[in-house]
This record gives sequence, C-alpha cells and structure tokens, in this order.
Amino acid sequence: MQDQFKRDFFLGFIKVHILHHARIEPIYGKEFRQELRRHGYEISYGTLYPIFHKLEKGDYLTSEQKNVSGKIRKYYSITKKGVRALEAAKLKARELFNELFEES
Amino acid sequence: MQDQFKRDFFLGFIKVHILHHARIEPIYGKEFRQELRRHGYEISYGTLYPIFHKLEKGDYLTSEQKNVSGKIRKYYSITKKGVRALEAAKLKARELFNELFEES
DNA sequence: ATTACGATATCGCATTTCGATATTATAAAT
DNA sequence: ATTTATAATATCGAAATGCGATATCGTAAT
Repeated sequence: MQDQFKRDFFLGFIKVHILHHARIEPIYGKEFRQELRRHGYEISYGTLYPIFHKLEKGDYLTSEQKNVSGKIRKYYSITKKGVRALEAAKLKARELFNELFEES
Repeated sequence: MQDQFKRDFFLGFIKVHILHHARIEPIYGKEFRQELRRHGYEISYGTLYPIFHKLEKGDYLTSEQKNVSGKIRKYYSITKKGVRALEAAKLKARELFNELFEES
C-alpha cells in the first residue's frame, strides 16, 4: 500500500486516536507522534501541530503548557465537546468495523 | 458534532467503504452516495467522483460503463491491488476498534 | 552571554475538498 | 429527425488541508 493512500485512509483514524488518547491523559505533540509511529502511523509535525491547533480552536481540546526540565511542552486534554465528538466517532468506528467484518 | 469535523474524521472511513463495497459488487457514484447517506455519511459529488478517479488511476478500482435505460453509469470494481489495500485498511480498522473499545 | 536542545510553530507549494455548474448520452416526445 | 427531459458523470474556482523543511521558542547548562 502506497504512502499516498495510507494517508488518505488513515488520517481520520489518527484524529480519532488523538481524541481517544487525550481523554485518557494529557498528550503532547512529539511523544504522541512517536506513539503513533509505534502503531504504524506516519504523520509529520507540519500536519500534526496544525491539527492540534484546529481541534483546540474548535474547543475539542484544551491545552496547558508545562516546563519539563527546561523544555516547554504543550499538553492537550479533551473537552466536553471533544468527548461528545469522540463518542460519535466511536459509534461510526463500530459501524465500520461491523460492516467490514460481518459474516456474509 | 459539526460538519467540518465529521468530514475530517470520516472521509477516510468513506474511502474504506468504497473499497469494501466495490469488492462485494460493482458500484456507481450516485447510488453509492445515497447508500452512504443512509449510513449517515455526507459527501458531495465534487468530492466523490474525483476519489473514484484517483482510485482508478492508482489501480485500486477499475471501471466499466453501462447503459441503463438510456443513462450511462460507470460501475467500479475492485482490483487485486485494491483488495490488498482493503485488507491493510481492515487490519488498521480492527486495531482502531480494539483500542477504542478495550476494557480499561 | 552563549550554547545546546527538546519541542512547538510556521512557510511555501502541492493536493484535496467543496458546492455549483457544465457536460454527456440516450430515450421519449413531438 | 429534431427537440426535450433526465440520470449520471465531470469539472470549475476558491478555500482548506497536508507536507517536508526550516525557523522559532524557552530554559538550563556552560
């Protein structure tokens, strides 16, 4: 599968992952990107950070800066609106799963 | 959930749906769009048709025109390469599902 | 002061997405 | 035979998104 289509198919998956993880615990860009790579997803910072910004602007995430041994990290947590969006996404993900894997 | 984010999250889901359905039987644009609407996905023709074209160009789909009572329909079927991409996507969808719904 | 460095932010270009509009092909009507 | 109607596909221009590369930030150590 070529990279071009990987992105096409999976960027949405990645966005759901963001909300899901940000609900469990605050996440920040660099570590989250590495987490994604461990799961086989490639995303550049030029894509990831603007997604964070957009999700924060849309009030799906909220951020808080922390100084970790002299380096600034921006931790994102999910908002109530984000939780609602995540639940809607989970519903759709479940439907997709059922359809893809139903016996036929 | 606002439309803007619906699209962000679900356009990839839609692309997986396309491959999945095109594997089961040949699909064509207008009917497939209505099928998607029944499942709660909104996509315009200005988005859908170029996706078909791109998937065909990338050899994930192949098309055949048919005359149905005077109207031309372009039926798309999946290719071998498309099947491989679909299987990869199903794997990822399963992983996403497992992560979203795992007990914690 | 300067350097080092983890981390975030932004740039310019290419591609994608969108609603709206145009085009195509044929059957039915005249 | 020409016109009209219509299902369906194709394409347009503008806006948004995605990308790799590069720049910037903030602080601690030197």
